[in-house]
Amino acid sequence: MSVQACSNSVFDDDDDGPVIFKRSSTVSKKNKSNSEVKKSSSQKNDGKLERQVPSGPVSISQKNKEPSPKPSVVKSPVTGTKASTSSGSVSPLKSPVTGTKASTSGKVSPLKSPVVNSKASVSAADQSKQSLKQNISSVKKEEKHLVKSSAEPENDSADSEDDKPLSSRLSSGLLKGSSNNVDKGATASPGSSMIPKSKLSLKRPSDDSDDEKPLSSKFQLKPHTGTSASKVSDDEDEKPLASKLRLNGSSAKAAQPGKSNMKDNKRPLDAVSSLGQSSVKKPKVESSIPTKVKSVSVKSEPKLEDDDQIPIAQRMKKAGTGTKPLPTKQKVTKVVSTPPKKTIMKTKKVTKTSKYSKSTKVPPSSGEGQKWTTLVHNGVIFPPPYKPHGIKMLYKGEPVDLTPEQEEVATMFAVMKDTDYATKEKFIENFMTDWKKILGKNHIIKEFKYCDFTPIYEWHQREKEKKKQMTSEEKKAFKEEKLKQEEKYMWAIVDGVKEKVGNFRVEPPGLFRGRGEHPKMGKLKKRILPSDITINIGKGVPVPECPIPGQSWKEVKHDNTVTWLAFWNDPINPREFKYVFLAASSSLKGQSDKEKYEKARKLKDYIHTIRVNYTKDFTSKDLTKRQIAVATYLIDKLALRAGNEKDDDEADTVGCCTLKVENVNLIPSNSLEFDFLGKDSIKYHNIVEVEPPVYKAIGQFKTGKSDGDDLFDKLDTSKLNAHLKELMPGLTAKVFRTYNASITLDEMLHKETRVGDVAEKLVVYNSANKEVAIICNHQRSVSKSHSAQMSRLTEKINELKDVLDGLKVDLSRAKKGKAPLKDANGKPKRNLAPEALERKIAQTNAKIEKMERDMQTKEDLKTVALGTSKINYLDPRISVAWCKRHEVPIEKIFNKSLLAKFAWAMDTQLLTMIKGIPSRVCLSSQ
DNA sequence: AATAGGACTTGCTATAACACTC
DNA sequence: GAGTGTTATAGCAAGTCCTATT
Repeated sequence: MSVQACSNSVFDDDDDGPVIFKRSSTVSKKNKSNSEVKKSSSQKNDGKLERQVPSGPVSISQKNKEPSPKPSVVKSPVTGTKASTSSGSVSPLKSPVTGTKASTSGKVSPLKSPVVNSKASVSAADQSKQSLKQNISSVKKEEKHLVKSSAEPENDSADSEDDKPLSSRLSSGLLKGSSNNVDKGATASPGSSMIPKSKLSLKRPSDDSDDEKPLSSKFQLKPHTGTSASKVSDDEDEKPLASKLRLNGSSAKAAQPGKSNMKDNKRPLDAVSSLGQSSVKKPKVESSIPTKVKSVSVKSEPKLEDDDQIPIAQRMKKAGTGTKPLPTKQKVTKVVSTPPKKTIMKTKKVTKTSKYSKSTKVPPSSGEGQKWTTLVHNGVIFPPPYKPHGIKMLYKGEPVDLTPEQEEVATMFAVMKDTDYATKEKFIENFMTDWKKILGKNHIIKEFKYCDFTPIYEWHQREKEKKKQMTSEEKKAFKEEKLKQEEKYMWAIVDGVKEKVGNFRVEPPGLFRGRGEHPKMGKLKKRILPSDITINIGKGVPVPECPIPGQSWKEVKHDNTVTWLAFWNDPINPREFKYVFLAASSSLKGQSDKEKYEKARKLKDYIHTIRVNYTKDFTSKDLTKRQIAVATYLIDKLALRAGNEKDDDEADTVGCCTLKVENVNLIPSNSLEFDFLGKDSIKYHNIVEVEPPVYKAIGQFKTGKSDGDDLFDKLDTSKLNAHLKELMPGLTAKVFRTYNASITLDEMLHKETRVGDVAEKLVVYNSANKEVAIICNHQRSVSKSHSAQMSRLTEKINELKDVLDGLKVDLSRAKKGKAPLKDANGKPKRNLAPEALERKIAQTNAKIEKMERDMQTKEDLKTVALGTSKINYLDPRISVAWCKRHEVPIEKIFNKSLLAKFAWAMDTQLLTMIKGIPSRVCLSSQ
């Protein structure tokens, strides 16, 4: 990557405008209509109403808010112009591309990047630093520039590019300019502007974290580098989606100012409302479902900026150096053995070969899809066998004798007594069905209603208590013993480098905890045995010994085109697998993470054209084209997920392509209200102002259909992604989420960071993080102790206010030369000078203000999960560069595991340090 | 073209590990 | 130093997106 110095964002300027470009229109026509009605809609049904309420105006801000009252459209949308009010935050976006757009300016971004690679990647950041020095020398960098015109995105061919290591790429932005660009510049929409900022409170930074680095072992990573070649990019601009921001949160949030919040909790309540949701499935929490509403106007236009940086990543592996991986291995491919097959047979597929061709996944550099050359590990560790406790549960009030197998399942249920699952009808039904199979036909236990698991539950509570009461020495010894047993399974050696294994523990048996209204919740997840497990390991190295005497693995493969070390079929859904992968800190995962962010950066070069094209297709006569255009717009603006089809034996949730008619309501004059259950049955409720043509198109898509019919009946994720790939090599729906999340962070950090202390800067970072979380609808349930914590804070604040009042009285008396009054206990207080009292008053005031701020932050974030976006969507190079530039310790942003996971991105910092290169990262690479 | 299979990534929650308060 | 609040991790469910088959 390149680093750029940009201090400013280069991009900022950009605009987005519509451009004209071409977009391929290929749309497919075809399609059948789907009929699908399949699942009926359930979801929504009712839902809407209810929840709406809450949403209110506020909306935005609160995002979650629950109840917003206002539903009315009004609120939300900000009007065209900017946005809204938001109080807080957000900003609206502008329109984007509208038809016209403007154009203008093109932007260029320049960039380039030098690359550097070093081998060293260290694992931990720290390490990195230290080692840096050493490595430095070794580092190599390269730069290249490429250029490519954006205009045409190349197709696949291009892909290669992506793969390439950043380094290779350069920005070319400048150059490019041309071509298409014409447009490029434009855009910016007039009003647009970006995002809003948020004001909101953030959480405080807490901070902490430690760091330390992990193991390190990793140093070397893989080499892959890509080849160079790349194309290039152009410039462009694109704005970010900031817009989105608004959506979700932004405006909304802003709007709401605070307080209101308190009321509800997001999830919960709403949920209720949601009830409506359809029939079947319900939201996850039942009662609690959050709602989030946000209103925002969306418009398009984002902007971006940034700079780049360099990543590194490239690590070398031993062998190879630079760029390509070792050739030798290539052949390895053959080594590969087949992949798992399922029921089917296992023919092996030699096919993999094909992969190389296109799959984006395959790093170019690596030979066809090859992920490793040598792989050594010790397999997996199994949970200990069940130890019967002998506690008898009651049936019709009488103790019942159970065999260990029967008791084991009864205990699984008993232990869940405190969870919501224990009272769910479906859960109980599925549990009883599976348990009865183990009890046998003639068992005395027939009906759940006569079962009393209390004795077992109480035994379990006692066991937990006992564990808690262990002395710290006992706990420590216990831990050490466990570590000793697991140590050998914790590591794998990949291409000679010791890497941490992620989930080396086989999942223990239990009752399935499906989210939302999962039809299979409560079913027994049977114990996994060695004979269920397929091991993948390098050829010629010792096969892990089966840990259970007398048993053996189901199969042992040597497939170096995949990254899993082992897998077994999911006992709940036998057609699916559970894999054992390396940990997030491994170079294999890091490489793929980097590729993901590089793809998002690349989208920056295409986004303008893509927006112009879909804007143009909002009014296409071809229905399929129109649906693709609107769906792409929603994915871009609202950060919706693609929405694959789901089976009937899964919770009834939807994504963009699977939205039902009932999930989107028209609110004149051009706002849309979205209300559905998304991934993990998390409620998505948002009122957004959209481009008039989109409003009109949605109305057309709804016409003549029932609530449960598919809104986008001519579309599914395959068609949508196939279309996106025509616009940019490797582009899929989820790339928009990564792109918009990262660009939003980058923009907000760039615009809002001010001179100040670290704490103030962290507030800005967390604010940006929150904005992204809202955009992506990352929610969390309100902690059980939330209201108690708030009350406690309120109490403390009131106490301070009393103290303040006393100080004021004392001050007044002191000024008159009188002694202070006695304290609450009747004891005399120290006689302080007026100046001293004034100082104390100021301190107390500051303390109160801080507490009130913290309280507001806590309230605002009670249903917002910041971690998910930080882990999966925010390009760590942006954070690293920002920390570097603003002198914020990276440990304040990334905890130990994130430092390890993003070791590949730390080089940026290094590089910067070494060369004095600046820092902002540019999303777009070139 | 639709479906199945397969390999990963994403995402929420429970729990462990700390940090803090009284 | 226990109880409690907070943050980091583990755990595992639920998506995405490709490729292979039917």
